[in-house]
Amino acid sequence: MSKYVTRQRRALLDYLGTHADEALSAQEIAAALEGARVSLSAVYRNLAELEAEGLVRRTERPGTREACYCFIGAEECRGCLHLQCKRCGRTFHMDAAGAEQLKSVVEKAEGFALDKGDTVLYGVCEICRDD
Amino acid sequence: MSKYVTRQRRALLDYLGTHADEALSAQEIAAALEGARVSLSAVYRNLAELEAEGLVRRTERPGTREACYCFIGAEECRGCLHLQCKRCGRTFHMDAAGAEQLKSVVEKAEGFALDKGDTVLYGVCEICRDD
DNA sequence: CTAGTTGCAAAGAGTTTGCATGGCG
DNA sequence: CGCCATGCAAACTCTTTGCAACTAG
Repeated sequence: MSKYVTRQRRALLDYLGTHADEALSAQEIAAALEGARVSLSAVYRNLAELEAEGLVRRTERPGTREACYCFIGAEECRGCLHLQCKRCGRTFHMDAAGAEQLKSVVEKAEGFALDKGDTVLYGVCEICRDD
Repeated sequence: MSKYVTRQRRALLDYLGTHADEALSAQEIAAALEGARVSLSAVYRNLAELEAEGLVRRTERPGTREACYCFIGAEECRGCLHLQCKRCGRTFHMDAAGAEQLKSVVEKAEGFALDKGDTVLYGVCEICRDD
């Protein structure tokens, strides 16, 4: 979809690549990129495009009404279930085996075709539990 | 929390009670209640209160950026996992047994403490699959 | 040179809030 | 009668869009 590789897009992708596990709002990303002079609009437009391409997932920060974006560009990440920690905001990936197991549990119990690409499980991650 | 029982609150609760399985936006609710002359603000304020009391769950309509509200006041509904159909918007409940099974799958696989109250599984329901 | 991208500022959409009025108890 | 809740409209926040300027290829 994207035809040109602009400075802004490169900066965004670089940033997302090094923060793959975090659920960030568009404004936070723009703020982090301010050194690279990337406008908020560019951030929004590129995020929308990346989302359409399936490289980024948009979720809602629980308790907030702002969208947050999470880079899922890595191959092993696509189509696999995501877990988001309510404390640290970090996103984890459930391995394919576990995800399939979970999908079939839902399928058998309710006849419901779980969409792994759209759902995010909320809870508290292993790290944050030890507080 | 609520001290008075107003005409508006009663109308809202009546409506929610008869649409317990649907994920509705505040504006849709207000529209449905227009016969009862309930203002949008009243709808928002009451929904916020109900959410705080745990009687209503707010989720995001996938692909949209508007919040939708789902009545979960029924006893058997609280704390149990919810499934939302991406086609018809209807919400289903996963029975306690299935939910526990699912929770333990996630727990064992990732050490992640799933919060059943916060997560909603997206997919396609049994009814909509037969198209 | 051509067409995709950007920045800015204005427009939108959804939601929240201030304040005077109205209504429950 | 006192206080909470409502209605209305203005305020806000986050996000999207129009358009001229810019730039990658």
